[in-house]
Amino acid sequence: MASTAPTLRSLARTLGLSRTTVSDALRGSPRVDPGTAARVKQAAKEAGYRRNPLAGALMSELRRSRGTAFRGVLAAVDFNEPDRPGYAARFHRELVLGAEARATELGFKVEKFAVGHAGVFVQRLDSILQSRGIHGVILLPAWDEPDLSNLDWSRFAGIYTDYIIERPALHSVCSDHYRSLLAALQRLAVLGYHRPGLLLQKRQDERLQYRWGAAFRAFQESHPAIRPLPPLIVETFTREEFARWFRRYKPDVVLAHHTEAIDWMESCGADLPVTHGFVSLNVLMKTRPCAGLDLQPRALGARATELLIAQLHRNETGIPDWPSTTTIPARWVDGPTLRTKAPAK
Amino acid sequence: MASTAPTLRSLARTLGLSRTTVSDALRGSPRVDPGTAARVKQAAKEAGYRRNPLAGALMSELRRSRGTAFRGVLAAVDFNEPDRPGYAARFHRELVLGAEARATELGFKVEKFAVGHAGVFVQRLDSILQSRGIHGVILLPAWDEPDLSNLDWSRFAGIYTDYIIERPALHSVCSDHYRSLLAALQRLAVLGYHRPGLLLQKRQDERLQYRWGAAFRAFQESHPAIRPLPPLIVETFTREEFARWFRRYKPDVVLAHHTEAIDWMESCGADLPVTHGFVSLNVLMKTRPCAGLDLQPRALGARATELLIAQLHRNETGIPDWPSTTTIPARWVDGPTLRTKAPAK
DNA sequence: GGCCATGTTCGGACTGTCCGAGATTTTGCC
DNA sequence: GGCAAAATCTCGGACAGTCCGAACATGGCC
Repeated sequence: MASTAPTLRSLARTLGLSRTTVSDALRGSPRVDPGTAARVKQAAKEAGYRRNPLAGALMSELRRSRGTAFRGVLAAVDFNEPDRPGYAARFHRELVLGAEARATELGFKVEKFAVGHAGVFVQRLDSILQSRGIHGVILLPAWDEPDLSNLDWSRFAGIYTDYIIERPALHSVCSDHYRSLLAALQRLAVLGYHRPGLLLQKRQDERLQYRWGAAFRAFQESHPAIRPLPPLIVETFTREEFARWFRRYKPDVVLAHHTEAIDWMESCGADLPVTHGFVSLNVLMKTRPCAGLDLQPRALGARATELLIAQLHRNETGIPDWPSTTTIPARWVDGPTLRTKAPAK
Repeated sequence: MASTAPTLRSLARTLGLSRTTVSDALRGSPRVDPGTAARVKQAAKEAGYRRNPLAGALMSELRRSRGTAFRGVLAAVDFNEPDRPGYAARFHRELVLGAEARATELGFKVEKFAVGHAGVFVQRLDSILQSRGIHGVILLPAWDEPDLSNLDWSRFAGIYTDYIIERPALHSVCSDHYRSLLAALQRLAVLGYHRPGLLLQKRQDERLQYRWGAAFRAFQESHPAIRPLPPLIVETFTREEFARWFRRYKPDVVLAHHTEAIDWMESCGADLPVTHGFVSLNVLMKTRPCAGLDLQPRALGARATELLIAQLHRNETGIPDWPSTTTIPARWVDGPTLRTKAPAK
């Protein structure tokens, strides 16, 4: 049957000290006489005392805020990119909306900080965050990889909402591109498409360590009924290069980021969805109705926020020993660019 | 300047009710008269009241335990697999050790539950967990994919320490095979190996949605200096089939799970590390010293545990809306099966 | 009017922290 | 040796919510 576990207060009674001295001693506060601290630690060990981290986190938060209108604040750091495309700006907005909603649910709030890439801005950010008492930092995606090594990470918990960044290596949250493409290709196979073609900008694949291309190949190799057409991966698209590729390999469905590809397919005589299909790899980029993948930026922002808050609750600042990547699969979005069922055989 | 945020108690004073009635009303308890509940909710809205989830989590834990020797208990569910290989048993043990250490740090403890695959065992597990007051469930890896859909997930938060399982879809934590293989291949390239060969059991690649093979291909395609040798992916290895592949394609380094491959390489005249290299894809499987990847089961177990506890603290049971996968990269382990620096050109 | 069941509201108790303040000790000066 | 100041050491107020047993109120029945 259950017996009472030793608590701070019961230890204090045993030692003839106040619960504050015991707490301070166990936390290594320099206020406590070293001899007293040693006695306390020994007694705690002998009693089998185990600290409750949840109680510690709450009491710390309560005491720090001291009755003011406290809400933990998270900084959403957005790197200044004047020429950021519209879809990327929308993606960022969705990320922040997701972060804000989740932060509110968990008793926090989010404030945006726009910063440049130059090191001078990073140091300024450091002092701003410290003066505001902000310890949680959400880093929004950046096309160029920013260098944040000069931020004093011992004071902050940070998380990327982008694929892995290394300077410094923090936890990250992003879409599961690999798995989402596999699922999309599976869905297309069920719809009777046997010649899928992939269209990528080189840089987009590189940023994800080639996951788009790798998933595409893996699917082809594991499904003998699928014709292994080579993907078109180029620095910059041209209508001509696309047309050459399209005519030569005759894909029956094209997967690409830009819906501009639909125009190019139609220029080659395709009649969507009668003769060919199209799938966008990021429906935030579409400029016309189509089927595709919703990379779910709101869900990503929400998840990043809850992981960050969990870190703060565990009082974990600094660069993690083993940074992890959390991925969420994209959500399929139906559209008028695909047939609705497989043709009769 | 800061002003005091409304709290449960201040709302109660305003309404002339007890703080319990206000708390019950806001939580939707049926104990509260509907008219009173409506008044409370309206007043809370007008005052801008915001609940503190951390306080709620702690107080709930304190009240539920009611002074007993409470420690949150997590169940580590291990599926009964009598013919599980030794390395897999070691992997499971490491996972549990990591889970136990992290659970202790966070004020929880872990208990193992061995269960069969049959549905009847799942229902029994359900009642055991409920009677024990256990809400957090860590699911250890299983070679066959178990079906846990019949567990009453509304009462539990669960997490897989394996690659994605779908019945039901929960959050999961596993090694980042794709990224780890890319990093390993990069390291081998730096050491001057230009003809890496990959040896896989088909089932091992399938389980990971072909991530081993995909990473291998992606690396070859993105590094023109690397000869694109086809991997050897078979149902079951034979020395003869390996020898044929090895003699035909002449890899200068072999990456495989089993160190048995070293014997086969030596049978073909290889002299490690003088003439060829070897890298294990899971050093827990090695039966002799070699270089390789440490998939870090302890770190995986620890991370799974902290994610699960964070869910419990947020009172999130049930099947998540968007199950995520958290991956941690493997740690490189040096060994005597590789040259220590690139040969002079 | 008393009793019982149901509905509604209340209150005890709480696993730790921060920091201002009080008590005690130590040090330096006359 | 006494006194004042500084340093050291320890203490205590206060705490953003929850659970569930208990108290109180109400209505129906005998």
